[in-house]
Amino acid sequence: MHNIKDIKSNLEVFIKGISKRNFKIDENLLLSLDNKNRDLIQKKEKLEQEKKIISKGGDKSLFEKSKKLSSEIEQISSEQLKIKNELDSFLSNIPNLPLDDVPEGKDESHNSEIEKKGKIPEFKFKPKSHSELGDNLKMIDFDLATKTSGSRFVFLKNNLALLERALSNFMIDKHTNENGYTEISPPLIASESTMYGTGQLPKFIDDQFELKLDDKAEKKFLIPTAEVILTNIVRDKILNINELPLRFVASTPCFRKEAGSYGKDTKGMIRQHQFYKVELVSIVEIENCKNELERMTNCATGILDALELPYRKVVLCTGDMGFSAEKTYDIEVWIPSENKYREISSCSSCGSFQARRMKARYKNDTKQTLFVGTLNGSGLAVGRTLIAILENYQQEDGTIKIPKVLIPYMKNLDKISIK
RNA sequence: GGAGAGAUGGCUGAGCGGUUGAAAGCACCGGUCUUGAAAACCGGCAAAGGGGCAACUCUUUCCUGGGUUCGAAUCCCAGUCUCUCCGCCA
Repeated sequence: MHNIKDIKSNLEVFIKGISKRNFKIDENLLLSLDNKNRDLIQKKEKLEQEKKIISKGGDKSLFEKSKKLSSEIEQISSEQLKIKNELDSFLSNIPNLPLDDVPEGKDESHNSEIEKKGKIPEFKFKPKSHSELGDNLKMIDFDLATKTSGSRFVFLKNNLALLERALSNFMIDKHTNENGYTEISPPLIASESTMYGTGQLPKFIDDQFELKLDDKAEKKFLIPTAEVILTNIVRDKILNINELPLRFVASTPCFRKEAGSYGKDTKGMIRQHQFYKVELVSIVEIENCKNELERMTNCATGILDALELPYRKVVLCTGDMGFSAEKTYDIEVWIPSENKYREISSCSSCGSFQARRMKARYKNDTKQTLFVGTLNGSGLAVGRTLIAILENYQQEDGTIKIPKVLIPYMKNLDKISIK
């Protein structure tokens, strides 16, 4: 969420910035809401002061007047609150401003590739898709998932279930041992205010699985990504500067409705309602966001390097970035059956955008209270990594070679084959 | 599920109708002392919002939302969360 003061102090730059994201605001409405708000605050405070003086003075003859003041204050307050809410909902629906070095563009076609790594495998045969491979191995079962749960779910069985678990473990070990992240096993259900903090709400409620509890209780949601929970660890906190940076990693299932993507990626397990993802979250001093984003992205690509999977790194253009992001790198892994790269990780710096929503702050050297910077990235999406391994490591006989680094995590198997 | 207890600043914790934005301790920061450090002593130390070029000043905030009162951290109601005991159960 943006700060109205910052917006006003440089309105033109702000409007230009968000217009890069194809976002327009009614600036007159915004300014008039702000004016009304401040006007009402001043009126209210004047009356409050008057009232305070009376009640401290103890002059009984003025008590009647004080009563009158109370009702006036109440009236102005409720009016002010209404305006304030309007203002807040206006502001909380505006996306983050892109950093200057983010390429401008409308959609994903304007993203720009900045690095390509790894050798694309050459097959002497026509490479099969992961679903075909898994089906042949009898280790992927979509029909069964349809029966038990519906579309966009999957059963992994046997050594592919093991592979999924191995991947999670391998990634977490690497991030904790080599990259300085602290492992977290978080709740998979988030409260409404938590979802608001990272920007999933109010705008993207349709993408979330909402849980039906008691009618009275606060709404709860299945997390769409561990980012939500991990980032909210610092909500409503004022951290000491020497506690930063904080780096968290968690492997969790993620739940997404994928509303609006009907008919897209319906085959295979590219796009599921539920999938495992190893998530990285960093909480840093605000001026360190840029460096941390590079660092985090390298942690993510480090996994692909270790797994010897070919990938490319892309910087998202202004039109393709997520709501809360100021800059995003996507990492795309090579998918042989589709003959193209597919997203396997997305690393974003959110600057202080989420921190303002969450009231996550720190005191710097000069005792100033500042909003922290938050970053999140997948390190990596486990389901898609599994797909990439199946397809890139497939052999002509339908077996799957296991990447060297994973063998210890796979009961020392060096390939997956029908028993 | 049954019975109790509680929620106060970065933390611990006092206050239970007015001079309390809130004692005290710890932590933290500055100073004195010291060759240096520690100890001791002195001083400082909440956040958000409004007004002001600024010095500064005003308002709000003691879990949340209502209520009583001229006045609420303190009383009443509802909710959320935490803890203890009993029951049940991965």
